[in-house]
Amino acid sequence: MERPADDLTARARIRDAAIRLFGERGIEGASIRDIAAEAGVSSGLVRHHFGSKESLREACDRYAKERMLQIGAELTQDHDLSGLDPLALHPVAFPLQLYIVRSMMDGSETATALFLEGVDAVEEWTTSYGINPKDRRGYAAALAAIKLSVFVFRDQVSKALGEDITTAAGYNRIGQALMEVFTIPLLTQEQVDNMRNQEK
Amino acid sequence: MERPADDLTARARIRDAAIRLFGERGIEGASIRDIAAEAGVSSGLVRHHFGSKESLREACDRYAKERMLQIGAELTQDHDLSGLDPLALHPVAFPLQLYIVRSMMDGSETATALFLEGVDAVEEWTTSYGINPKDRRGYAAALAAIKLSVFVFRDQVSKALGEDITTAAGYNRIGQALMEVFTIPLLTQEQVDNMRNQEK
DNA sequence: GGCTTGACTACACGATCGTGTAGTAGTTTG
DNA sequence: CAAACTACTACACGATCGTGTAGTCAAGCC
Repeated sequence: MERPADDLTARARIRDAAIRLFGERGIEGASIRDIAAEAGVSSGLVRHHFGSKESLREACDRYAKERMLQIGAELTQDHDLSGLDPLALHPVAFPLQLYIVRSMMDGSETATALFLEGVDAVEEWTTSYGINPKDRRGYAAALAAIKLSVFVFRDQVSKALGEDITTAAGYNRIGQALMEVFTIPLLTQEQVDNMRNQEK
Repeated sequence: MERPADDLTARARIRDAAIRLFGERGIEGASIRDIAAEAGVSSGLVRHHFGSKESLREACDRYAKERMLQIGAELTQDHDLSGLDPLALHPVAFPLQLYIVRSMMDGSETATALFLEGVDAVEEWTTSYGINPKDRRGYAAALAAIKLSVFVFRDQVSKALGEDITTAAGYNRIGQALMEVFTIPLLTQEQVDNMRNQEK
């Protein structure tokens, strides 16, 4: 695929613009003409390079997935809590995360596959760290969804905090808060069991 | 506003269809013609009753908010853990939640206000339950986002579990799993502090 | 009876969308 | 040098969108 050295070409600019606009406005909300304007090219060139809007989306999916795995690999070298540290560093990852989340919601197979791989990773992580929930798969799926939640509701969270979480400062703040959720047990296992029986 | 007795009118059917389609496909993804067809009326009638698509959306916002608060009030009578029990019962609430989440993501003020009210509620709840995070506001915002995350990623979670979480059974399963996240501390406060220093 | 009013439909409008076609400029290749 | 190829633009197409207009039909009121 493209090497980083080629990353100033029109094709790369179009792809980056697509990831940014798709992520912000959703797939349907960003037109090819918008993307072309954002990239500073004609709309025909988008078609020339990517064929169709759907193909452009698939190309963005592949690129975003590749980059995220790349960034994830870098993080695991630095930290040992990578499975739980979704918000660590790398502001580069933010637009990628936004795009992937949007792509998931619009039913992309590649993005969904990335989610499933994340669930698998969390599942293995719980095993190796001696965490034994009653429903390990469900637990892993819930954690995977939680990891992405602040990206989805970035505007709402920013408004609640009075601080833009897309900036480095706000990014760290909500990241810390999310970590804190995992440090304070809010319920005992007994309470959960009671609730389960109650609902049945 | 409308009483439940009037709820079989064409106006109510349009509103329900709009909430369902908006929730599933997003605001831009559901056209007025689609909604009209789903409600079994002409597209002109949608305009007759609601004026414009934006007005229809606002009407849906108001109705969904009202209904959710209503359902929330009923839940607090039955349970005492309502602040943490987003998935309890009421399958009626599911399409409403989906709609509200979509409306939030598309920048609705009413839906965002509902989120902020939720953050306030969680914040008060932590205080009264003696939970004292370092960043109470951030903690509450993170919890509020988490509460909604499984709705956003319902398709992905369902695929990961091999079980449709829009059904009662899957609904309960992921709900229990989400509860378990709050019972098992994954990190110590010390670890979080170390991470914070490391990132600064 | 006539007359208003509200629910409802059919149809046409301009705008915007994704896509298709034709063509230009510059580089490469034989 | 000519042919071929690539990057790129301009423009036109059909479809679909939200919206506007005109009109039908039935119920209620004078």
